[in-house]
Amino acid sequence: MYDKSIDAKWQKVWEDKKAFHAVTGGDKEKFYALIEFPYPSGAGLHVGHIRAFMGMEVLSRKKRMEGKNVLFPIGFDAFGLPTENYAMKNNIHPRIVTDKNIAIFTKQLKSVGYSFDWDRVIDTTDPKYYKWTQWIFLKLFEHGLAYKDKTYVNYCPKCRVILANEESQGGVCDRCDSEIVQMEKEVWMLKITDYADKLLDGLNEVNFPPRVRLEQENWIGRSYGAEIDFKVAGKEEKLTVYTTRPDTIYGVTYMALAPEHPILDKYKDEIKNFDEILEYRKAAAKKTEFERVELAKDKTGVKVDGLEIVNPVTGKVVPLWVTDYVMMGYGTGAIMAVPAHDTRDYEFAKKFGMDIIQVVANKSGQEVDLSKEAYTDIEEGVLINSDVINGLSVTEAKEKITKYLEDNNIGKAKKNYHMKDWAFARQRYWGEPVPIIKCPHCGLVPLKEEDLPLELPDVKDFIPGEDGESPLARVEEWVNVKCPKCGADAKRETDTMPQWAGSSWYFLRYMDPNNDEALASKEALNYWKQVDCYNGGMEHVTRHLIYSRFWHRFLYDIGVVPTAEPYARRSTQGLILAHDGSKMSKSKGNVVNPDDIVKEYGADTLRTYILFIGDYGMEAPWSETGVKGAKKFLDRVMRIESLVTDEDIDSKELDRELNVTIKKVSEDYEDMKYNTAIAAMMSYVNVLYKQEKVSKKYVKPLIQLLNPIAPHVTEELWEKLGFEGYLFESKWPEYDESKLVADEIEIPVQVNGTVRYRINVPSDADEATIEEVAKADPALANYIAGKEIKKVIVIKSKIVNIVIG
RNA sequence: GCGGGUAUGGUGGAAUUGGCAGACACGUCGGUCUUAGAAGCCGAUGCCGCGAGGCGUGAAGGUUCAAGUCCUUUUACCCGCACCA
Repeated sequence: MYDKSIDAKWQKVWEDKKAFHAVTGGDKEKFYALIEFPYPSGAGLHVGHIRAFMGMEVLSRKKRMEGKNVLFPIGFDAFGLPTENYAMKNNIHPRIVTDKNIAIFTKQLKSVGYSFDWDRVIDTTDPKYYKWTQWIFLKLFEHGLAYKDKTYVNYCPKCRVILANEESQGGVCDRCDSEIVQMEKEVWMLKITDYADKLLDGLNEVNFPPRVRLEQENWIGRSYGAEIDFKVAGKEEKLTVYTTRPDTIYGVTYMALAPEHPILDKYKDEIKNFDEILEYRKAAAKKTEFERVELAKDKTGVKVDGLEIVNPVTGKVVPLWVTDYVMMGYGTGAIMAVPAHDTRDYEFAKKFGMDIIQVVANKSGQEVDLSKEAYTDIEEGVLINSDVINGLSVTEAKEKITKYLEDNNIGKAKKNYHMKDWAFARQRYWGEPVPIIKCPHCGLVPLKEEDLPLELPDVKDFIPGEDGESPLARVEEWVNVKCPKCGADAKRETDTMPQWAGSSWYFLRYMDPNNDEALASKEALNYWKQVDCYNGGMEHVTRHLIYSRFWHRFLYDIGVVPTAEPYARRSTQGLILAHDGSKMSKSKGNVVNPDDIVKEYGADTLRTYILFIGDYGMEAPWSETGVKGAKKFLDRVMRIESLVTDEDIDSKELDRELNVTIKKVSEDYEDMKYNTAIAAMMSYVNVLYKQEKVSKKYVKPLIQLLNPIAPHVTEELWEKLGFEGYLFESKWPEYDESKLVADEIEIPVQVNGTVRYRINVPSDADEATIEEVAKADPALANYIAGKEIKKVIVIKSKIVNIVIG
């Protein structure tokens, strides 16, 4: 039986021996396995964490036994809103809340028996850590990648913070699901768009699952097109638009502006209906993102009375409209409308009675019926109604027109991205202070490196201000400083960094967690280089994963780190659902607490079950009976002891089964197919149980194979059977290729595709022999019944199919 | 709207390049042990059929000696993005 009291016994041994402590340097090959470090919330560890961490846990334990120098660290991503909100509600300082939660997480994680290196624990809220987060910020500032700008930002009224695009996906706040509103505010931004190409192209250098890669590609959203300058009729003023289809320029029948477009303000005196436009602008601003999309079906807009636009290619004058289906945040905030080939332009043109001119046709050059809908199948086709580019293919037309625009200085080829710059500011207390001083004479002045860390002031009142003002703004003795450049009275920046700051580089700090001279020593960075295997959730693909790749590539560009990409391989674990297939949630009360499972069934039961539950990357429902099944298996493993004999009994069957199992399990672990690895070990255990007595040599490798998943049980059994030393120090078993196949194998014989009987042949029998045996079998006569054999297909050591007719 | 994924027994899930569908486990049934129960151990278990046999991987077609796997069409659910110019 697996008695759960052995958990603590072995955990103490590992701790006392520092069994999993990684030392930088040495002759061994290094292996760096990383899990997304947890946010220490008051809710404690979740079964989802267990699954997320187990993948790398198994690989780490296996690699150590294979003789590698393994770095498998743990830490805490502890800045952030939930802690701060809890602190405010209960009037406790977030520092105290954080320390308490970290202590709880640590205890929980240790009770599961993870082989983390507990000497490298990091906490992003520790000034010794965030000194370097601030240092990286200063480097970004120095290189022009951190800037302050007044723009439209996403604001969550409930959390009272500005959110980055990545944190407000779907128009709702990541944290509280409230609808976000657009707000014009001056905030810190990081120029992640400068790295858009590098982030895209870097995906070719790494091994990421296809869906992870695809989501990042879509999020960055690179498109190729052209910027074209249209002239305002009768003026020198240019209106620049972005289009991916410059070839359709002959189909332009009107122009459209985002409501916030600055050209409107510039010519307000000449726009006769400027009041009406202001009204429309106000209405658009009031709509949430959600409403703006939902009401998309019904296009609205206002014609600009007083300005008209000239098509630079055709010279044709077209009207100018303002509409909220054009966004200020993408392209130039202005578009050339081609109703014939764009559904949005089509709807708008129909509603407001504008011309619709087809300019792309299928190969035959036929015009299509445009009375009902736009013709959007224009990836390929031939240009019509387009003067000099008539008859050209879409590709040729794009090239020719772009060249024309460039030659005549009225436009240029242009790449665009959907990704926006990263709004890098939180109007909250519990975050890294931005190390910048605002001087009335010198502007934004960075702190000197030797003045880092800039610590958070110890205050009692950290409730955020009403209109997007940080609580730090009220701490006068902290805010008011002298300018480091000119000595004048100045103020500190009072916004703090978003939660994603600390997690954007933490994997580097693990390499050298106590260094006060640098974020990590050159020696450590050059030794550990890159994370070999990084597991985490899909929800971070367009957040943390993209942010940290950006920071790492920046650090690479300025010579701080030795590799361009931080993670060589990425894997993702599937969600654990409640038993009924719904999502686990606090409000539904269907959350499984890992502590309960550990207490009732032991840590190894939890570990085994959570990996046996299904394909590691797929979601799977929790099942209490499944947990019991895992316990039953571990009990069976422990009871193997009663079968074991010191005698040396050879068994051809066991030789084969054992070697097949070693091969299967070793390979499955590498592919993160833990469920089938466990199934293979279960099968082997079933075979062992069929024996009267089993020699130790058939049990020892099994214990080793199972160790990464069930380390307590296997270490205990290892000791009971009297094997030398500690199991965690033993060498990973290898399989003998020659023992994988039996002398004789059974092959199914199909008649017309249906299996009818089986034959036994030597495992190395060739096709001709197999065919002969199959045909000679008396069972065949039943199926032939006067018909003749037309064909026989033999797949060596697999199958025979006899076609009759 | 666009992009991606999933669908296999009563249940969770296996299945390499197209080569025995249902490994492994849960559940159920039976046996054994026991005064009895629990646990353990052993066995059976896709569906229909007494049987021979037939049917069977969301649905409908197709390719092939052979299809869960490839092709075409289609349905349901899940995830991501979304007036992307």
